[in-house]
This record gives sequence, structure tokens and C-alpha cells, in this order.
Amino acid sequence: MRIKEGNKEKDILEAAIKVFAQNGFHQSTMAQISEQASVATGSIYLYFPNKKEILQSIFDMLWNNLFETFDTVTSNDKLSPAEKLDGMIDLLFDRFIENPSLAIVFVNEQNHLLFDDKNPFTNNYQRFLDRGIELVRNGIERKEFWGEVDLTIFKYFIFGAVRNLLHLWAQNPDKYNLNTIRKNVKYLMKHGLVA
Amino acid sequence: MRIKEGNKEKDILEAAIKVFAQNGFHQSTMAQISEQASVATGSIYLYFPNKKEILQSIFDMLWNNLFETFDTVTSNDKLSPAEKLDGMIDLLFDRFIENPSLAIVFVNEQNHLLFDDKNPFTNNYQRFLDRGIELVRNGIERKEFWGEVDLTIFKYFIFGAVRNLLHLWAQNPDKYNLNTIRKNVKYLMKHGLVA
Amino acid sequence: MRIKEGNKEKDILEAAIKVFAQNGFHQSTMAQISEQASVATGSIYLYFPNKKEILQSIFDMLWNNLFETFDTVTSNDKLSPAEKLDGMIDLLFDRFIENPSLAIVFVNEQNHLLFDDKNPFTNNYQRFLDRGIELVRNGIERKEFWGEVDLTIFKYFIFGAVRNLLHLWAQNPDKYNLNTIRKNVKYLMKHGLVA
Amino acid sequence: MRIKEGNKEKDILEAAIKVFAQNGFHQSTMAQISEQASVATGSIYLYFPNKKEILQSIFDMLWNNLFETFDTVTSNDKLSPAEKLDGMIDLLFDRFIENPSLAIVFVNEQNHLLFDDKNPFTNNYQRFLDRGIELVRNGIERKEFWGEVDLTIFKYFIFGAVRNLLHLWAQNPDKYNLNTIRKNVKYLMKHGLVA
DNA sequence: CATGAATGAGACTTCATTCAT
DNA sequence: CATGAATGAAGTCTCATTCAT
Repeated sequence: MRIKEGNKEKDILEAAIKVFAQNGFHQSTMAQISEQASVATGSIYLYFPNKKEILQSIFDMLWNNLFETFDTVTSNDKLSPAEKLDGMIDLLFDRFIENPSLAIVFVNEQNHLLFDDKNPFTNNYQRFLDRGIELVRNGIERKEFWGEVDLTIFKYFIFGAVRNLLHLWAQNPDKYNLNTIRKNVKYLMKHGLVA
Repeated sequence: MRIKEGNKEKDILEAAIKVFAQNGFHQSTMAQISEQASVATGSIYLYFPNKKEILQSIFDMLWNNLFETFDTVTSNDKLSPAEKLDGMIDLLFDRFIENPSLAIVFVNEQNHLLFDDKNPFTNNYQRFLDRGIELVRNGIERKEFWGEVDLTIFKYFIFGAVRNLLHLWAQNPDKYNLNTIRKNVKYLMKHGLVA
Repeated sequence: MRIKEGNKEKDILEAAIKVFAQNGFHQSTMAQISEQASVATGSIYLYFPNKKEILQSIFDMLWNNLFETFDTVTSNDKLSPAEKLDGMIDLLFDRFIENPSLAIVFVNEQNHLLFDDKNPFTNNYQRFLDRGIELVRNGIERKEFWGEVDLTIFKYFIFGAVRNLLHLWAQNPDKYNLNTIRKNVKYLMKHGLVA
Repeated sequence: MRIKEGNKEKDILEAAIKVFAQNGFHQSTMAQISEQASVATGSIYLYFPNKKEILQSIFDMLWNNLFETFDTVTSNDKLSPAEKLDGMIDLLFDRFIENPSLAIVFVNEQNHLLFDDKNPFTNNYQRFLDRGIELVRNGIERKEFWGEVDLTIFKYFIFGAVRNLLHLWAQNPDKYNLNTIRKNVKYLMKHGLVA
């Protein structure tokens, strides 16, 4: 038999990320993905039941991955809530810094999946964000954060901001310096615009 | 005489907003739009050359509209830069408060258009945002705002945040109070999380 | 608008009968049908939701039609049960005599539909056969028919015999004379082989 | 040593019969057959050149088998033509009584093969039936059978009847008693419906 | 001999767009 | 202007067959 050599599933996933990033999910065809992955079109279906599931898998991978690394940030008891929040920002940025295409897919296509049906990945996605919220709640209790902030609103506020900046960067990784972006985000998140 | 020929173009546009909001641009069909607009499918092509141009027009309308109302906020010389920024936030939120569907389309589909080709609307969209940037620059000069902030980054930061919160609200207008969201946004934008 | 001229639905149905007869249902493609009907492939879907439904419609038409003409045979009270059965044989043969292709489709493809799901046409198909059974039951009560015969078995016996003979004829309408076949069927049904 | 290499060809054939009976020839996949046979998909091609040939082989086997046992019935000179015909009916029914799946395949798929190309099995199939015809001709000569009967027509008549009844039974072997069916067939074949 | 991953041709179906009325 | 039937290109997915191991 022809042994499943290499990691064709991973090849396909990476090809899909590139293609989705370039054309958007709906403009991308299975043929494009298979070509990018140097694989026959039909072979994709050995690994994924359909096109949507490929996108799904990309996000599953992303959030599982992110969620797993979460503890590396928060387990350190010496850090203040604010520092831990900074750590989460770093986690996100670090995850994408090697892969701008993934950032673009993340920014553009996640909504397509979010409200469709109960997706398993939603769990880790939401769970990740909710851990962040815990940090904020903690900071409020310690009087380090402003007590009037609505936690859910903050969650969407900062997540939207980060997402949009990732998009800006990913669209043109050479033009914007991700570390500058990162620094600004951390500052604005904590202190806002007003001097 | 033809009774109430009304404004068929507007009917179509409004129908499209609803349909796009519900299914997303690519999942929406011309047939759905025409039905929602109570118009024959072929009639759409009397007003728009193709499907994409409908989306385009939605954004044109949106940003032209927004850009036009801009002066109402900034012409008042008694207001500080910070107050004017608040005014821009209000402008955005007010624009969507009557039309959650438009908010959803705005949030989900704008990216599809942004990097495609030179779109005319991009002008007013960018122009609107850039006026905001002027305000920030002004505030920095007056030492009211933090001087280290990168203007472009701030632009994307706050725009992403607002966009994501509009999405949250539009998805469930009865659950979240847009004014609470608005208040939080204004505060976080200016003072951040830290007490 | 382009008015639905002629009877395109009927054209497609007739084309499908020809194509199905020639290649069998599964070997037939929508493209073949559309070509035979002088219609664009996509147009078929204006009239039928999918390929299987075309086959379905063929049988619906066939059996509804047959069932409707049934009374012309049985309402005549002067006829004996045997004569009425002969009349049913005639009904069947007459239905196909103008359309050998329909006979072939009928013989080859009906089974594909029969056990799939509850098909509406099954009703008229079964109803037609069951009317025949009523005639037999009647004949038995009058002592005109052999009392030991199992009605269901007879139903399948004679129906299978007729079907197979229709196939023989339809495959080569010029070689076999349908009236000769018909005469033999009637005789064998009633008196069997033994002198 | 390779334990029980058994007869893989036979395994595949039997698996195919089951699978074809359940789904029909065209709905059946090579993968289903290989799984049912506990064999790798590719292995099927060591024994059969393609899918159609499997079906072919099933019928070859069936008719060769039937044809071989034929003499057991007709060589007995003490039997009348009518009794010999009964014997042929028995042959057929006995062949299927242990294997309803084979009956279903036989009934549903034989036509697909019959008019395709010159199939070798057609020989034994036709030869078998023609032997039956010889018996009828013989009976006619002896004035035991009705002289007006067209031999070919009778062949298709009785074969269609039997086939349809086998189908009825095979679809639900527990509901219908094959011996009752057999008895009815023999009677109807010889004496018909009329008392 | 045996395996089953890989292939790629081809089928069904959708839908933006056209155009005869 | 308006209509909606008709078009046909294009995309997703299936599956018989091949072939490297």
C-alpha cells in the first residue's frame, strides 16, 4: 500500500489557510486548495468531509492551541492582573506572528462559523476569552481596574481592537511592526487615550 | 399614472441589507433579494450592474451619510478633542441603532470589499476615519492625549473595538443596551481599564 | 419576460423517458436529458428538483393515467370478471403501444423507486393492481375462477409476466407483434398451458 | 503458512451479492463490497477486472449452476412434459431459497447486463430457458399442451412471472411462504385462472 | 499476493446574469 | 421600465481504479 507519508492533513490545512487568506472562504475552491497542497482534489476528502470542515479545523487548531498555552501566562502568581492581560495579548500576537495568513483567515472568516451551529471550537474560543474576563474581574476586585466596566463589553472591545489590528498587520506584515502595535494595544487597553 | 413607483432602488438596497445580514453576502442570492424587495429578479439589474455592486452601494450610502454628518460634531469649537471623539462614537452608534441589519452587514462584509479594488466608498470610509485621526492629533498637540500613541494604530484599535461591539449588539439588540455599550466604549477609549 | 412557451416540462419528461430507456436511470446524465430535450441543463431544475424526481414523475404520470382509465373497463356490468381482466391487460398494453421507451423505463426502473421511501405514485400503482385483485376475488366468488389461488401471488404472477413481455416487445417493437403477445397473455392467464 | 486463504474470490462474490441486493448495483461501491468481504479494496481487482464484471460473474455462476442441474430433471423419461416443467420451476426456486439476496440481485440487475454486450453468461441463461421451451414444444407435439401458444412468448411469460414472485418473496422471506408461491405458480402455469 | 492511500474524471446542482416578451 | 424563464459556467463531491509499498 501507499503509506500515508508526511503529513498530508497538515499540508492541506496549511494550503487552505493560504488560499482562504488570499481569496476568502467562499471565493476559494477545493481545486485551488488541492493545487496549493500539491495533492489531488479528491484527496482532500480523505481528510476532511467538506470544505467548511476545513475552515472549522483551522479554528479548532487555533483555539485549542491558544487555550493550551494559556496557563503559561496566568499560573505565575507574581504577576498582577494587568500584567497577565498583557501576557494574553502577547499570546495572541505571538500565535500569528509567524503566520500572517492565519491572522487574515481568523479575522475575516471566524464570524462565518460563529453563529452557524454549535461548533466544538467555539468552546475553546469562548473559554479563552472568558479566562481573560476572569483576570479583569480579579483586577476589579483588587481595585486595580475601573469598577464600572462591563465585563462582556470589555471582552468584545479589546478582542475587536486586537482583531482589527492583526488584520492591518497581516495585510502588510512588512509595513507595520507588530511589536509597535502590541505596545500600543497594551497601553491603550490599560490607560486609554487621555494623558 | 404609475402609482407609487416609490424608490425601487432604495427598496432593493434595504432588502439586500436584510438578506445579507441574515445569510452573509455569498450565501445570499439575487432571487432572495428580489423577493424581499417585492421586485422581479431581472429588475435588480436595472438599478445595479451586479450583485457585488449592491453591497458596494450599501457601504457607499453608509459612509457618505456618515461623512456628511461629520461636521455637525466637529464644527463646534467649544468642544475638546475628547468630546469630539465621543461625538464620533455617537455618530456611529446612532447610525446603526435603527438598523441592526445594517450593522451586521457592515461588520461582516466590509472586509470583502476593502481590499478588492479601488472602491469609491473607500474614500469616504477612510476620510471619515482620518477626520477622527485629526482630532487625535489635535488632542496630542494640546497635550490632552498621550503623546506616544501611533495614530494609525489607534484608528484601527478603536474602529475594531466599535465594530465588534456593534456586532455583539446587532446580533441580539434586545439583550444588550446600546447606550451602555456606548458609555463603556467612550470610557475605555479615553481612560482604559486601569483605575 | 420570456413566457413559458410550449410545454417544456413535458419535453423534459419525454426526453428523460428516451434517455432512461436507452441507458438506464443511473447511466443517464442530466446533460443527456437536457440535450435530448433541447434545453439548457440548468433549465431542468426549473421543473424538477433533481434527477430522481424526474423518474418519479414519469411513474406518477403513468399510473395516475392508468388508474384514471380503469373505470372505463370495469363499469360495464355486462362483462364477466374474466372479460374485465382482459380489459385491464388491454389497458396496460395500449398505454405502452405508442411508447416503447416508456415500457422499457417502466420495466427496468420501477423497482428502484418501489422500495425507496413512501412514494405517492406507489399508491396509484398499488391501487391499480388491487382493483385487478378485486376482479379476481369477484370471479372466485362467482365460481368462475379457481378457488385455491392466492390473490397476492396471482397479482405478482400476472404482473411479472406482463412486464417481462412488454420488455421483450419494447426492446424490439418491430420484431414482435404486440397483439399476438396480448392474445397469448390473455389465454395463458385464463387457461394456462395444459390443453 | 497463510492460514485459510480460503476462497477470496468466492468471498468477494458473496459480499457483492449482499451489497448489490441491499443497494442496487449502481448505488453499491467497491469499498462497501471490500468491507463486506473483509478484504482490501484493491484486492478485488486481483480477482475481477472491474465492478461490472463482478455482477457478470454472479450471473455466470448462477446460470451455469442452474444449467448444470438441468439434466437431473429432464433425463427422467418417466416424467411428462408438464412434470418436467414443474421440475424446472423447482430448480429455480430451490436455487434461491437459501439465498434471498441472490434472488434480489437476479431480479433487479439482470436486465442491466442482458442487452449490453455479448455476455458469455447470456448463453447459459438462454440455453436454460430454451431447454424449457423444448419441453413445451414436446408437450405440444404430444397434444398435452395448448397448440396455439407462441413458444417465445410463453418463455417470457413464465419467466417474468417467476421472477416477480421471487422478488416478492426475497424482499420479505418471512412473510411469504416460498412453497405456497411455488404451488400457485405451477398451477397457474398449467391451468390458468379459470376454473 | 495484499493493501488502502491517492488519483482525477465526471456527475449533479446552483445561481448570477441575460433577454424575449 | 418590468418581468421571470432560460441559460450555462463553475463548484463541490463521489468513487472506480491504480500503484507504491
